[in-house]
Amino acid sequence: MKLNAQQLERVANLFRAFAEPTRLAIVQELKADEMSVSDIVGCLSTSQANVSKQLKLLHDAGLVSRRKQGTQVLYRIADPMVFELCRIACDKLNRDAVRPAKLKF
Amino acid sequence: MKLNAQQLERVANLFRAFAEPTRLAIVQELKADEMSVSDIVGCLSTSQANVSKQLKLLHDAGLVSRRKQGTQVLYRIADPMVFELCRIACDKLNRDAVRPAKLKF
DNA sequence: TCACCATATAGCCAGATAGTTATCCTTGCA
DNA sequence: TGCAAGGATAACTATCTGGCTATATGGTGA
Repeated sequence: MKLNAQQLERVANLFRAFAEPTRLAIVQELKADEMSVSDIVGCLSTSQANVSKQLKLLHDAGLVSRRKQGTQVLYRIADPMVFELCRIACDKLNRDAVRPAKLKF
Repeated sequence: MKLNAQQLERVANLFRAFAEPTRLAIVQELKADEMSVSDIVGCLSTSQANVSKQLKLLHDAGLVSRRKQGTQVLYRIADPMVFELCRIACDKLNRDAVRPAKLKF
């Protein structure tokens, strides 16, 4: 069974969400815990505006969920497939590495 | 264990290879069999130059391998993780779909 | 009501890249 | 040797988007 153009586009959009280091960094921070936007900003070296923007993109892709708590918004990974994809990607990079230095998400 | 900036970049690059419909279409054609460039071109609606370009990108990412046979170059999927990633992505899209229409790569 | 904090959004710019056309390189064969 | 076919590459363009600054929105406490 082959996917048509529209379905391929949807798959591509999903992967595109993972195709940027900043978004991966956000995902990595969220791996352990739910976090507020400002907490995430504190962990990364980019602006609050950019973190919000990338979180929106991740949310639109269905990869993170949010809930409000007072003035804060707490984000978390919405789907375990996120971890699965990251693990598979790291496994491949570890396999391909000439000098192994075990990546683990 | 957290990935550093360079490692995140490498993971992002890997996902980026999957983040374009044309490349996914190529991967999809290669799912069953090894194929020549012109065979692939015949299945898709884009130019030979573009197929070569995208194949090079997939090859650089370690996702496809090539071997020459006469004047032809035959490409195949180099790593089963390709299928695994595609399956996980399709599974998610199927789960998220309001009206299920089972995607399967 | 006001000041303040957390988050989201708007508008802009620079860099990246998918796709095109044209051209080059390589191989096999007459 | 020459030519034709299969692939790769170059150069260019249009589009997309990550990141920035500035601003808007919304909740909280005094």
